[in-house]
Amino acid sequence: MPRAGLNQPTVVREAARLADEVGFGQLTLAALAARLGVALPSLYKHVKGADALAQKLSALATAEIAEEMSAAAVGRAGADALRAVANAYRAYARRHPGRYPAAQRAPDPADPEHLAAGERAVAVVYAILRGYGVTGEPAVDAVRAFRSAVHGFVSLEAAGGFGLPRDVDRSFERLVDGLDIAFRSWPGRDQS
Amino acid sequence: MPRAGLNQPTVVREAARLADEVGFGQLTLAALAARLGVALPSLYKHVKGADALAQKLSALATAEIAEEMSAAAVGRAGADALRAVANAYRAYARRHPGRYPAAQRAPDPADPEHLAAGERAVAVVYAILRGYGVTGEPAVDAVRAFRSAVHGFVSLEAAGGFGLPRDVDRSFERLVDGLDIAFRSWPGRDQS
DNA sequence: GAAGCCGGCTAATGACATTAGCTTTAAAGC
DNA sequence: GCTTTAAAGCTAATGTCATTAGCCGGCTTC
Repeated sequence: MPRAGLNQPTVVREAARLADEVGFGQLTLAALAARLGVALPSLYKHVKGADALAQKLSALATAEIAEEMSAAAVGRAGADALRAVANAYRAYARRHPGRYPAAQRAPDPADPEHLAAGERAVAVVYAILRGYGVTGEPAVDAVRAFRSAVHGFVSLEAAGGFGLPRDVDRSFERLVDGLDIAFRSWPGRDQS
Repeated sequence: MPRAGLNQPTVVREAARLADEVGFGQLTLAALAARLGVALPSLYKHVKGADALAQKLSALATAEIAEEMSAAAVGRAGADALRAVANAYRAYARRHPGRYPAAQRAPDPADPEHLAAGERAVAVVYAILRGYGVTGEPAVDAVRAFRSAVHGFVSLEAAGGFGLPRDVDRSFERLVDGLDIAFRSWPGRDQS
């Protein structure tokens, strides 16, 4: 009987695909094992358990989001960069409806890869804010505002929280416009 | 053997208390039954199942949030009302860490109570926006922006997503200040 | 070619949700 | 006050899932 030849990255990547297909809430070790063609307990040779898998998935998704945010920001600044990065973030969440909620789990402090990925994502926002003259301590608040607004929108959208027929894309544009306005007069920014 | 004397409202209320104590994710029919002093299957006399219970919990939490937002808004207008309602929303989420995530589940269209509660909450925000001269279609975008920003903040905060020591209360104030600025120059508002 | 690591397996256990069907309480009706 | 009956509780059975223990055989390494 030949072996399946699994390893941790393969298992985590397949879990990500499965989560995108069936939803993060329906991601189950049983379904994952079936998908990979092995018996359920075999997965324990690669991941410590369901909880640890979710944590790895969070790390993967965080790294991917950071990567796409970075790519969107390159060669842009100011409102242009803000829009591009916000759009990239939302696009990722829509394209990966299973990975995205996984990424909401806070990093395990013992996983330096995960922590670094989170910091890469945040660094993209810091860089944009520098273009608005927002640096130092006030930038911490501004980064939190960006994350709150964009994550909030994306998660409400995914949950079907927007009932009305009004175009959701336009609402997102307005939200990002609002961030732009707020950052332009953010308290404590450098005067120019 | 005397009866427990349960009914649906009692069961749902106790579920809400339990969820606040152990977290929404750990809310289980087994734990709820133990708490109520009955056998697990007995709960099915009052709720259709775990999923239906979560839905009822969503309706309860939505109604409570709407109530607290309304109360916070009374006698206030403009930025004052905006701050008060945003603070009330966040305070509810912090006080009820189990109920709050339950409320993210979209209403069952067949539950008029739930739908009405959601509309009451949204109506509070519409009323505030009227004070900014934001009405009609643009107000739909503005309400979504409010919900996104506040819900996003609250859920990131609950997930432990804000790593840095920087004061979280201040960040929330800045976020709400940002909403105030954005609403003051919201595209499509009535000119005054 | 032998040794041994390690990736796969089966079996067993335990939590939970759900359904079926029984029993008995407690209230309604006579 | 007795009978009736709807429903609130129960036990038992089933199925899914996660987890742990322990076995076995294939691939790599010497």
